[in-house]
Amino acid sequence: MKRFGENLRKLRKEKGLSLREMSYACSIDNSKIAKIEKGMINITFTTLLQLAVALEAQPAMLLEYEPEVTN
Amino acid sequence: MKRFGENLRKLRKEKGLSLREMSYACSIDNSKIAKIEKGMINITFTTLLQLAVALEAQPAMLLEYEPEVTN
DNA sequence: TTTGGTGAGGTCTAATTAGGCCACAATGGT
DNA sequence: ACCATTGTGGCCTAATTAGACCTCACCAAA
Repeated sequence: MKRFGENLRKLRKEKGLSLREMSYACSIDNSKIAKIEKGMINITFTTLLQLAVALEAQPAMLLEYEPEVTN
Repeated sequence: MKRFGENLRKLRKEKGLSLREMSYACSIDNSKIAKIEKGMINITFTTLLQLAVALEAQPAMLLEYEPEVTN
């Protein structure tokens, strides 16, 4: 979940969006997005889809980060 | 969300699991899984991960169904 | 007929998310 | 110095999920 948040932030940065811009793009409060990126909340399926909309990406892509290790 | 549920069911069937078997494999009540497959509830991120565990699949795979139409 | 497994859906409580708003510190321009 | 932006986190209420348990109809096999 923390990993997910980090990945989300990475994707957002790549798209050059600020939290407030992204907030506008997916109708999710900016403070909430910040919390998600920090891994502070356990988002629901619909929230995941909204985030994907803002990033103009496939929902599955948000989950495609190193599943584990990494090393 | 409904699409997601249908896909979940498909994956479960492919793996030859009954609701109760899957329930045991991911520690989610079988009645809840049934509701998810029916698209009746908006699952959280952690629930999504648990389902992936039971299916021995990457979480992202659960989201890889025809994003839209389908014809 | 009885037993066992399956999908389905109802109920209840506790915990958590959703959603929205606000304030603050830090930063970067201008 | 000033102003705007950004990230962050607190706060609140309403709504929903989580989690657990139970019951039922249905079907198939013994």
